[in-house]
Amino acid sequence: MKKFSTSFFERPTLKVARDLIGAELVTIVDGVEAAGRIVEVEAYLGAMDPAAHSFRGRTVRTEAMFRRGGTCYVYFIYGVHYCVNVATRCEGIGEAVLIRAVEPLRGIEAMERRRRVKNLLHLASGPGKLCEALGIDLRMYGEDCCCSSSIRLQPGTPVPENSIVRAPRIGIRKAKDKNWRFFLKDSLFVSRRA
DNA sequence: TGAATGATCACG
DNA sequence: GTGATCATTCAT
Repeated sequence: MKKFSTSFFERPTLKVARDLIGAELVTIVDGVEAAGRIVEVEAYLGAMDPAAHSFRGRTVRTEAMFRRGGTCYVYFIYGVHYCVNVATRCEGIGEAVLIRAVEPLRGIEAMERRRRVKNLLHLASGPGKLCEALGIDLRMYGEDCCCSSSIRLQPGTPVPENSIVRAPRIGIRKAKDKNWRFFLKDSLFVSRRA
């Protein structure tokens, strides 16, 4: 099986974000594999990005965001949902890519069970939804997405450069002007459709 | 449009 | 300790 090495994630964050479109996010929870093709992500650029959790420096919660590229950063939001990121660049920087939506590929039964929804379009079309579908929670915090036994990122079928759209990030109050969201053009599985 | 629901962080 | 805030989702 193809896989990314740490050096893939230790590149500039916007390049990693763009290159993760089309990649696969895979989890193995309770012995069950589930996988989706990434169709939407957002970059969070640490010390230069007021919207990033890492903006004010390393804390207990955000510590994984500061580890080396490829480290999994999971957080709990609104008292309801988990969201999953992968750290980028080198140890100590604090930048990451938020996975915002995936197209279900394998383990769809497990996803439907966890989500209590059957429509593929609603299964993982949002950062909270995809974590619920794939069984992602704080157990994955700090895991290495290159080689973890519970959560992995790996290359998928290549996506043409001109099918990747760059746009403003969603759901944030600060730094709304930055075009740091990337999504697969015409995908039905993104978090919001025009 | 607003409720749900809890951890985090700044402040003092 | 307290209170505002939050990279969301779903039903109304």
